[in-house]
Amino acid sequence: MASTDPLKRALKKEGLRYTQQRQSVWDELCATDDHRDAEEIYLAIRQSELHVSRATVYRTIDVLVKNKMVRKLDLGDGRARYEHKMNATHHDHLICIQCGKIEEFVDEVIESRQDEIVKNFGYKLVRHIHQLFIICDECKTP
Amino acid sequence: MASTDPLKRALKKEGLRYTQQRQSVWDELCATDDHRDAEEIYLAIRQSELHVSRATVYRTIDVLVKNKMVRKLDLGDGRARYEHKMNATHHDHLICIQCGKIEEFVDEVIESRQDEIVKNFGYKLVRHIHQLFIICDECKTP
DNA sequence: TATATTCTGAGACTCATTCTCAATAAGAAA
DNA sequence: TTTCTTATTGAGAATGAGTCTCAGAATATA
Repeated sequence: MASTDPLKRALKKEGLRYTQQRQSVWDELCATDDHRDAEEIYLAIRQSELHVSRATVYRTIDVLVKNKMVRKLDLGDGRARYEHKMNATHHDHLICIQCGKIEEFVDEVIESRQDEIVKNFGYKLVRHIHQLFIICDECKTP
Repeated sequence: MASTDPLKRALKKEGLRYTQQRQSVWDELCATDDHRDAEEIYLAIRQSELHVSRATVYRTIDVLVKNKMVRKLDLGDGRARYEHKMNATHHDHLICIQCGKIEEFVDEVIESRQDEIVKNFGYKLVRHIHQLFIICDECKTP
């Protein structure tokens, strides 16, 4: 069971009610460090005895993303992936275009160059997407 | 009129026929340096006397993207944008989350750090997406 | 407990993109 | 050229992720 407090805190902050369904979506997201799509979360919850609808999964994820408890990833293949942000530091992703494997990377040099670039334009950086599409070890044909 | 040779060359390479429709899509893409979506390209061609269907616009863009004559951009809002790559050097994008304005940036430091990161993982970099979502001058409320 | 309000689920809906397939056009051969 | 083969096209149907609707269920407040 994932820590329920941040959930209850976020719901209270948004003026929303605490429900079993919302708890189950949050629990399921925290159950792994994977990058799963909404359908996978939905099916995983359905495996348990609890009934949840797709609509509720999407609605709950929205609340979690809005409250920065979950990050939404757009890998460019038409369906969003989600990762919980419990104990996680900022990172970006390497994605294997063959097998879909996702790894994480952090680079302080890149982070500060980004700030620099935006500052030179005179703008304000809100967020960024930085994805390196690669072919991983296992997918390299020898 | 855009240079027709790269088009004919690409079509020949793919074993495809040269048609008025394909020419018109390529011409329209080369007509501006904007980042337009398929519907905008489609409507722009329709403005002229030539008849093209949406399906043909999408199909032709696919060929052009495959042959690196056009770059497909995913700004995360559910519809792809396209930019021609005639005389263009590599660049990434700054996107205003308020007005949608798109600017381009290049940073050699970031480019080489990317290669470094991928090399350290022992992978092979195929392509990357690097987008800085910002609030531009005009959208900053004073 | 009664009442008001929010949540939920099922399925309808949206919208970009892809697919289907009969009619048309391009290009090779004659 | 004309014929013949094969690719291309357009109209609209299909797809699929995600959103919306609304009546019934659950929760909170009086």
